[in-house]
Amino acid sequence: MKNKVDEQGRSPGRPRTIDREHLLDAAEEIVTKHGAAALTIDAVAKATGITKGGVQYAFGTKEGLIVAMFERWGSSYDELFRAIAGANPAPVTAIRAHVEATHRSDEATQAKAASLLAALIRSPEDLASTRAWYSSRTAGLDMSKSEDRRARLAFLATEGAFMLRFFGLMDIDQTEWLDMFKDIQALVGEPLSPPRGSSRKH
Amino acid sequence: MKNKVDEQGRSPGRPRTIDREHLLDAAEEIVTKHGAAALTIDAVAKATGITKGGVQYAFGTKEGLIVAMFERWGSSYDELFRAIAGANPAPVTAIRAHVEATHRSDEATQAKAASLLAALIRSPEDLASTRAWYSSRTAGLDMSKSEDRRARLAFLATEGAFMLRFFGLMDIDQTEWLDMFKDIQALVGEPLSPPRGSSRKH
DNA sequence: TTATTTTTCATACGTATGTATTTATATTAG
DNA sequence: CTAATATAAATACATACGTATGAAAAATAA
Repeated sequence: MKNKVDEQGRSPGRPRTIDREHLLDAAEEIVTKHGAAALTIDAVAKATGITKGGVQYAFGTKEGLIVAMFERWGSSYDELFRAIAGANPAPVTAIRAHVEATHRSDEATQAKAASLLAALIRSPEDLASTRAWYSSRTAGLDMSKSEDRRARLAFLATEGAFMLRFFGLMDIDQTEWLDMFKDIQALVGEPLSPPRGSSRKH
Repeated sequence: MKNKVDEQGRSPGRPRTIDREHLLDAAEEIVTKHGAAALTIDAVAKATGITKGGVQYAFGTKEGLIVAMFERWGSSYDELFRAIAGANPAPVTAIRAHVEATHRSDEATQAKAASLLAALIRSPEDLASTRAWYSSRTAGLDMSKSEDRRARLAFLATEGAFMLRFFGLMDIDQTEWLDMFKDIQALVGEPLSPPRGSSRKH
């Protein structure tokens, strides 16, 4: 992933020993387990056994930490989303892929919840990029088509289920989670068939 | 509402001048406009022109303030909910009423969002009462009935729309909001009539 | 009047947080 | 070896927060 020699061939200085991924794991766990208010530089440091200064060096500022949480979740989501939806999905297909991605990936949604919560604590002004992301999820839908309206409905239900569960507002076990998505997926047609054929149905 | 003579006939002491409702209004505005992190005793004091000590006296602690926010929203919601659903609504009717209550009341949902955000700051352990409230919203649904499954779907979509809009994650204007609820309501039939009725008042 | 009570204000204090700064460590270049 | 450099840790510091505390204000009661 990230190597000290990715810029130039030279690599003087003390070798990197702090694992950013590990810090981000800890940050996510703190938010999901103890609330967004518990996310402090010091808490991340203590959870990972390094010092406050080390965390500071790794991310610069707390904002940097939150941004990094977002970016990591974003890229893992994008990867999954593209694997499901392909390169340039039609609007409804994009929704279908979003539903499927949320449905499938527990870890990614956990990370999303932690990132969102951490960001929500801060001022709404910092949510511009998040708003843009959400807008892009539903872009291109044509509300004069009933299929597109069903897709929007599926999107709303997906986000509702996600937030209710991962913000800890409802106890939704895995069985119920899967059962909910049966109905949500029914709104957008069969579960997405991977980009190049190979339809998988239930 | 609250009078100084509601305990005993006697009423010594300086008369109450701090308006708790006004403080709660300010608290909600702070959360919705500047994020949950901005909700401090001092911010509420400054927004209302009284002193930090005054806010402290009115709510005891910050937790007390948040609880008061919740309670105020809860009672206003209950009032609206009961007005729509009646005394002992059947499970699906309760969902229908919840959808309708969320659909209608902008102010109440704004208050709900502020309360939820303020509570989400704190640790998940403090969310017990909120979880209980959400559970009661969907209590009694029978997932072997397709009508009940549609009701659950409507519930998820309602909460999704609510959070996306009032947490500031999506820009949803009033026109789009109403349009979304057309589809949500279609899932549970007409607001206060059997699934094929059509009378509706606003 | 004085005493009493309730509410509001003013101040102080302990703690926690984010960050700036400084110091220590470990590696490479020459 | 020494110098340079990147990384990590340690320390310091200003600020902000919640709350404890006590004084001041405004009413009633005697």
